[in-house]
Amino acid sequence: MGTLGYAILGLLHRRSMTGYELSKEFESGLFEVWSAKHSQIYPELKGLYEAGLIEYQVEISGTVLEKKVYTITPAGQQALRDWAQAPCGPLQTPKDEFRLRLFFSDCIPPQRRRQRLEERLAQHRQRLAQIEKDREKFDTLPPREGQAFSDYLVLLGGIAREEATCRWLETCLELCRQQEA
Amino acid sequence: MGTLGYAILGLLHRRSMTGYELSKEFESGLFEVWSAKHSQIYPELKGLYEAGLIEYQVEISGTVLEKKVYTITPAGQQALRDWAQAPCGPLQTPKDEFRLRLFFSDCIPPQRRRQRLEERLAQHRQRLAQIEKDREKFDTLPPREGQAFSDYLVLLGGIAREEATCRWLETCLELCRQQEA
DNA sequence: GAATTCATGTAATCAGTTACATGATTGA
DNA sequence: TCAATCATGTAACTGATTACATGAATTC
Repeated sequence: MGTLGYAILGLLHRRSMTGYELSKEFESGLFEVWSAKHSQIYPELKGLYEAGLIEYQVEISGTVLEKKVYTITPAGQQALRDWAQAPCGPLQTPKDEFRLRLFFSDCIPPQRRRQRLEERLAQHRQRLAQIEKDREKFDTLPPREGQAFSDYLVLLGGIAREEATCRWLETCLELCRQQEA
Repeated sequence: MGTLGYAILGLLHRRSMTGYELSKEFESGLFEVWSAKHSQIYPELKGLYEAGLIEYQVEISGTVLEKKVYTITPAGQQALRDWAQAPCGPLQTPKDEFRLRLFFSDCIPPQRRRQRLEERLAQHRQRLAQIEKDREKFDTLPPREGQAFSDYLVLLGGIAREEATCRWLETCLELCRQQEA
């Protein structure tokens, strides 16, 4: 089973949900770490159901609209635990289109390169502000037991990454400007 | 055209190469920012050739072994410049399986979580040491003109990312240990 | 009444990995 | 002569995105 399957199991371990709600989770709570469109989620749910890792009950919204509320089974919980405990394999640097463009930026005008660096910096500052707003929801350090603690660690990781990226882009801009004078 | 095509154009802009050499570049120089296997590179070269962005000469190694040395065409250089100058689009956080496992780590024993964090920290420290060794090759700040400068900026980005990741993992371990006492 | 959100799916396509397949060259 | 590296491709499959397709419920 692929990573997406475990991501879904993990979400359903927290609470039962419909496919639609899962797709919203990938845009909000899991935004930092994974993503998936509904067109990938629905077939995956079918597979997890056939593997006996989840089950569902049909509920009615309004008068006719059917929705399937998925729940993790004991077998699903075991599969999730096994996966979450296993080591992650060797490091692999994620592909980064911005860095690739920068890597080949010696063939473009210097002021254009500065422009792209500044744009990017603005984007990362905005993202950083968003994550820091999310952290404010934790007024106190959550207890190590429970999912809030895991959430908090991942949140700190996002802040660390965005801060480092902003500092790096600032350094790049400084170096670009320095040599111009 | 996809990003891989531009990565190849960028490499061929630096120097003419065979498909085999390109695949080695993705493992070494471009390791920080992009990757591709030879099974993806050869078909892509065919496409770039048919689009008139690259051409090749057949050379002979030894007595019979043919190799195709690819060269970027003027049209290819223009396509590369256009791409490198264009903005990168909205930020999208890369998928991160380690953070995903951590996100769901509330269902595993705490000492197992610490073990995984320590493993990961060791991996990132090793990577950091490797990148810093690469930086030592730059004894002096390269001039803004030329590709060495772009290389240097990307290298700094790798160091920034690895340092931030190491510090974050150290913080996670501290928080995990703190609450245990 | 109109727009947005809720809700579920499939089809076509693209990007990327793993496996299959072959053979020459070089250096120990 | 044996292993590692050089060298080039194709095939099958998996993961993921975009587009196609439909319709109910809610809110303005």
